[in-house]
Amino acid sequence: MITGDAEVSQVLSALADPTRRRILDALVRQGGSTATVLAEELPVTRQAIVKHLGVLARAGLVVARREGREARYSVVPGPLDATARWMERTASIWGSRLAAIRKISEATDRQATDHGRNPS
Amino acid sequence: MITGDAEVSQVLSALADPTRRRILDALVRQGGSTATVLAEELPVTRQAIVKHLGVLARAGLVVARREGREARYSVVPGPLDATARWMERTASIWGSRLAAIRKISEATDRQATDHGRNPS
DNA sequence: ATGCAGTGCAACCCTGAAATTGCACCCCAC
DNA sequence: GTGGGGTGCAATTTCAGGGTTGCACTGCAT
Repeated sequence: MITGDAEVSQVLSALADPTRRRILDALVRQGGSTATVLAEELPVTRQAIVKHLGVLARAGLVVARREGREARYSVVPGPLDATARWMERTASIWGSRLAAIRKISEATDRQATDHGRNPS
Repeated sequence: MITGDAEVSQVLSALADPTRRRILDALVRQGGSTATVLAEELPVTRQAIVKHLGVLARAGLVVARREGREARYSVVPGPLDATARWMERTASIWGSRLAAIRKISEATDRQATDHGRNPS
């Protein structure tokens, strides 16, 4: 079943946005950061960052933790890893499926072009 | 660099849509198909299918080939495989990065809480 | 207690994506 | 050549997503 559940869907659409990928990148480099700091580095408003972090959090790629008056966000590697494995599995299925199809169509071609003996 | 180039971006956003994943699934199962046939199986119009196929084609996940009066679409496994590897690589980077961060923060904690000898 | 940094919430544009409908075009079959 | 199955193109509608601005709230520091 390639139509993975909503989890995969959320991770994929979260990762599909370039700004969100940059946020994750900065987040990993800095080992966790806040929306305000990220807004200084990226070409968007803090509010935009906050929204993106919300999306990433709903996808499980990020967790928020209050520290005093600031909200520190950190990356959670789990979902990305799981999605990577799902992709790998899917790619493998495609591969074998396509190989099988190729063999069938080869056989069909052989039959259609009437190699071997001729019928009746 | 987690901010992969536009190719990764296209594959991810193409894969982010559930309908598109179902199309790819059906396409693999049937070993190539046409928009009209897919429209019978999926709960959307043929035109919607065509548009989705266009997106998938731009992402390189699918190729179209005319056969007489019909347009047959087939899956191309390459981009998915490449994206899977990119994800794997990224996950690995995250892993090592986060491990390093953890070590640093442990060291910082040790220093902050003043274990070991006391300074001055 | 007051000032200010850091967040959170809400309302608001605007673009683009998903889907539908309608019609014109091409190609095989008869 | 004529009919119908299969595509392709175009206009339209709807709606979620990315982005901004403005303001109210919380909490450390002086």
